Amino acid sequence: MPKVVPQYKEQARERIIEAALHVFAEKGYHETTMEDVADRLGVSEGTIYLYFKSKKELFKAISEPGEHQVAELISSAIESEDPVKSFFDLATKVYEQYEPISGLIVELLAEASRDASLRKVLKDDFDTDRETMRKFLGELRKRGKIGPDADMDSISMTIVTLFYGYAINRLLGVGKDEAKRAYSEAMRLMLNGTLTKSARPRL
Amino acid sequence: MPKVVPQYKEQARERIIEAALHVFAEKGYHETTMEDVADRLGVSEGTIYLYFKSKKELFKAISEPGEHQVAELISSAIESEDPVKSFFDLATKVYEQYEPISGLIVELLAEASRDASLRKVLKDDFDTDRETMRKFLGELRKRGKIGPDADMDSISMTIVTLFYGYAINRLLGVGKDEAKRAYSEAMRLMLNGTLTKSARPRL
Amino acid sequence: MPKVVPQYKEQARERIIEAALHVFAEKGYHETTMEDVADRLGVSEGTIYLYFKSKKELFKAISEPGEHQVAELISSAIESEDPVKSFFDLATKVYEQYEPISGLIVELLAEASRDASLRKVLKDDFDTDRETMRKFLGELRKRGKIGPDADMDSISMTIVTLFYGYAINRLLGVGKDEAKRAYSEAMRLMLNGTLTKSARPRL
Amino acid sequence: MPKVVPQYKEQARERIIEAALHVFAEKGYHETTMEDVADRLGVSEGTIYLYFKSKKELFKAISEPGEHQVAELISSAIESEDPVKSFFDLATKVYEQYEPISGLIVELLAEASRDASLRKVLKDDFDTDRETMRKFLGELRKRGKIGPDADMDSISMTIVTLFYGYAINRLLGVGKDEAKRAYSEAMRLMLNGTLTKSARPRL
DNA sequence: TATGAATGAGGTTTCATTCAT
DNA sequence: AATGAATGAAACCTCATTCAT
Repeated sequence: MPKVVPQYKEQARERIIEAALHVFAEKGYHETTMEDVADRLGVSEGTIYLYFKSKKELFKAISEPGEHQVAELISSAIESEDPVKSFFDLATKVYEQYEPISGLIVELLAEASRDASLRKVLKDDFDTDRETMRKFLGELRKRGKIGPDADMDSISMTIVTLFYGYAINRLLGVGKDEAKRAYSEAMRLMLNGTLTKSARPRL
Repeated sequence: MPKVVPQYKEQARERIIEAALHVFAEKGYHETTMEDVADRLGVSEGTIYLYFKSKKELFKAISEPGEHQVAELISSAIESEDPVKSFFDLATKVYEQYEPISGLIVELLAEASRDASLRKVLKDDFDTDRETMRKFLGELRKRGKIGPDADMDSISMTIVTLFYGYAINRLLGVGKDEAKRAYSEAMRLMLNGTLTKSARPRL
Repeated sequence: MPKVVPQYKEQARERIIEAALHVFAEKGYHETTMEDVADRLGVSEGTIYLYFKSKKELFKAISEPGEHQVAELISSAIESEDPVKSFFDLATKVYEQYEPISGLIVELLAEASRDASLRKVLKDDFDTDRETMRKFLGELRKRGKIGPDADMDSISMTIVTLFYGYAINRLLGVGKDEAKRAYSEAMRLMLNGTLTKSARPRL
Repeated sequence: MPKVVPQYKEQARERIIEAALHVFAEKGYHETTMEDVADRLGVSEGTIYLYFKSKKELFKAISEPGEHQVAELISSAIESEDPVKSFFDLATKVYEQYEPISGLIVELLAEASRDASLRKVLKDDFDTDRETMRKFLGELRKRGKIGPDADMDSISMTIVTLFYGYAINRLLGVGKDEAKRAYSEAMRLMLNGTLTKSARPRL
């Protein structure tokens, strides 16, 4: 069963990424040492290098797996019977997901600005999210929930960007509810008045 | 002339910040050495320490002075005869201002997530921008350019957040025009249809 | 064998302290660089930092271990058949021990004057030496070698202080024999004439 | 009046030394910066270099002037009508003089151990003190206050060394009275029982 | 596969000293 | 005589990475 080993390897990788995610999120990439990561895992520093060839590779690996978590949230909202409500629910879920890693997100972005391979990974994510959102909005329009005026491409990009915006607001100290309310209102308006106040979920 | 001295010191500080801004923007905070900054200024490393007590202080000082530039752009747009056009012009100017420092912005945000004093500075900036934008939108409404439906607080916050969003989009590799178009459209919709397509400036 | 590791670490620490002791004694604390210490050990500078968190910690560590050597010398003299002779022998041994590190001793004292933790270590040593000496003198008195007149506390403190005094005299350039003779005479007198000239060992 | 200038220069030197003495005593030689000294004087760093060619020269200069303060104390005690009492009085004065500069004393000694010129200065001081003390003791003996048994050379050296010893005791945290009592007792014994308990001053 | 001690390159920082004003 | 901004040489220290076990 030669497959057992790669499987195991993959598991080990995941565990390391998981640990790294937490430590990086807490202390920041540059302030985190490989020892910090190793300690959290209860392994030695050398061990990490059996799975990742450098600290930066480990950092970049964080973005690989969860990649499509946001897109998946959006996708699952499409299926929903009441997509309008779902839309705001998913936004809330995205916010919750970004909440504890807002610092990590900006560090990934900072690193991406100077590292093409990381940039590509994050851009692909972004594009996937955007495309999924575009499809979702198309679905909403098909069901008559959105007027014909709006440019789906622009709105979907704006909305996905505002997900990042939420992280930034939060790390600057903007209140959770304040940020949510602002974006809900913005989305409502962008969706062209179709989403009426009554349809708007309590946030 | 005892005032000459503080003046000179202040000038020197400004020059160092200016140089640091460029180098940090180009190479990133962590990849930049104090020698890099000193070399750009043509002084020795020690000199910088006469004005800033550490590399991090220098980094944080970048946010001190000009950040109200955005608020000033907004303010000046308020005065304009054609505020609608000015609105999009100012957005363009903000974009241009953020364009070359998008990486730096996210690095500042990353640092802010772990440094309360920097966080405060950036938050104050953010709040000032937001408040100025709110006033601007109030003016637009007064002139009947915006319908009564929209929540000014939420929209102004969203717009200011989208300024950051632009920087993020750009560093991820989103096209300049694509980003501008998306935000113009988003702003148009948020401003509740009042800003008609015809009023929208070429971007 | 989990005990092997701490053992090894402890050994490494000892070796570093040993090397540091020599280099500090020779060049002085401030004139010694970590590179000097590392070179003497044949390791890299970084290695030292695995065992001591700073140069100052290393310096202070010098006082930790063997300092009770003086107290031990005194203790062993108590057992002796001829404690009077032993008394002078032990003084000689203390002198010999202090001889090559007289500069180091005053540097430690200087540091102790500004560092409470080091001060405590040195004070504890001092108190131990003093107490041991007091016991020793008590023994001498019990055997009738010292008259009842003398205040044991004061004399023991004075004698122990004169051990430091020897180091100071020596580093000022006072001759070895001159210093030894002076203190022998002083001790003889302090011990109240009981230790007669004839009992006094050649120094 | 060409003499005015050197006079002024000398005054300036004295002022600098005075300031340096305080700062060095408080912070220690190595922890004191030239800026510290300049600040205390209210002059610029450059000014100090008009009078002393280096920091070390300034440090060494501290030992030059007061040089004979201790010797003078001893000398003046010789004149006294009751030299026995004076003897203990002078010891107390020496203690008081050393009290606030005990840290500085050990730093001077530390430096002297590696600097021949400073060593010479301190040694000369020491020898002067010792010689003066020897004369003083000779006077005491002449007046029948000391028995014929004691070796004046040794005792005077021991006493002068104990002046340093006091500084060391104090910086280690030995109580003022405890140290004084110990040395009084030691001196009493060394002076061969001549100085009876009744003659011993309150300390 | 795992360890963790050792490395060593390099960065930040300090400060005595200088020198143009 | 006085200034104090600038220098620049070092030194301390960190930590990602390696490799013998």
